[in-house]
Amino acid sequence: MSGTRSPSPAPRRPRRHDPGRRDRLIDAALTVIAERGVAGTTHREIARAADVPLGSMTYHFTSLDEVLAEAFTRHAESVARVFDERLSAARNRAEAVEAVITLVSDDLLGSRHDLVLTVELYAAAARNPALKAVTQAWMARSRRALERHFDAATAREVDALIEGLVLHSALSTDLMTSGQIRRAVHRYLR
Amino acid sequence: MSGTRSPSPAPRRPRRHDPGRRDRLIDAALTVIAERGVAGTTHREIARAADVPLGSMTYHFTSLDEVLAEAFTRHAESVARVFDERLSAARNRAEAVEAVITLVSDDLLGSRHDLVLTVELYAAAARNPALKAVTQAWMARSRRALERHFDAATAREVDALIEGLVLHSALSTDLMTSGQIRRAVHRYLR
DNA sequence: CAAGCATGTGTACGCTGGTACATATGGCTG
DNA sequence: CAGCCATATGTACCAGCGTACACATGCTTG
Repeated sequence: MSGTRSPSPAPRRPRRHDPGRRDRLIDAALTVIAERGVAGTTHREIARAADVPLGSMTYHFTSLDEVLAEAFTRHAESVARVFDERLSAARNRAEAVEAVITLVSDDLLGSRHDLVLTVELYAAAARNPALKAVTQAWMARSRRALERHFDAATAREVDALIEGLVLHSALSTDLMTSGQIRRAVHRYLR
Repeated sequence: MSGTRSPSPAPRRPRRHDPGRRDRLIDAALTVIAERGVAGTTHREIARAADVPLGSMTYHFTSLDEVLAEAFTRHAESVARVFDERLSAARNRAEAVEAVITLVSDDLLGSRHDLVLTVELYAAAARNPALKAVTQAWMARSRRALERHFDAATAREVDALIEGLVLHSALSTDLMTSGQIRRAVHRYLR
């Protein structure tokens, strides 16, 4: 009983040819960040989430920081796109107000994953210039989208209001109902 | 030249009798968190900041989590107290509105240290129930302070607005001027 | 269809961190 | 004022981390 002995040390994975693996790794990184926080995000953790060997991380990325930067950039891009779409679709001010309400109630508050990622990004941005740039570009883009329908000062204020509503709703004991969100937005933009 | 040789290994510190050291350690922890983030907060880093030996950390605290919990509790308490004081001092609605403006422009936006700590707390709270409780208690307290002058729904909305104004101002490329803050608050509470 | 090289895989190394613990010491109590 | 014990100190241990690197393999290109 020794022909094909497979003790334990190295079964050697058969897999190969995995185009787009780099992309999947970035997505896996976002999952890990959302679940364990930036602090708990390691090469090994990401590799496990994507089911690839550790060595694959160092092949595709020069450092963990590079992974984080790409991951957060993707996250911001993804949320900003939804923001853009909702506001582009609005044909007039009334529809724009509705778009803002939907954005807060459904899109932003709807995904705990995205919510956590955003807060993690804010915290990380305080200490990482590259991530700070990502955050700022994202905010500028949101404001620009709002300026399709509102003057610059209002756009900035509404952007802040959205942020506050989302965060406070998410971190508080009781979620704000969409009715409460609607009331707050209308009150501000009445 | 060998009588009092002092090679390098262990000069053995003379210091002793340091009442209130535990308190200082918690403050040191807050400094480290603000500078390096929760991720970069270690026993050794805190000990260095407080100029005490590593062993002192494990004597005063059972774990790093305990340090974090106590530190963030202290931070929340400290910010909430200012909040309470400003709003308690207001004698009528107009003064309450002014108090909110001062809170945002001066107290909250005035301290980068506190700002960073708050965002770090939010991120950590997503994964740590004890910290989530700290955050929620803090928010409940802010709301109660606002309810001295505004109805419950308005209080909640204003609390959210404050959060949004502070965060967006801090993370954006350009700080909001106190004039802009004033305008936004007045617009909402007009 | 050959072979080169981009991609993929396993493992070792050095370092840092949390934690445990053996030891020291001097304020306080009786 | 003696001695106890809360407080204080230094260090060792092990786990997990980032990273480097030697080796494997099979698309792709000519």
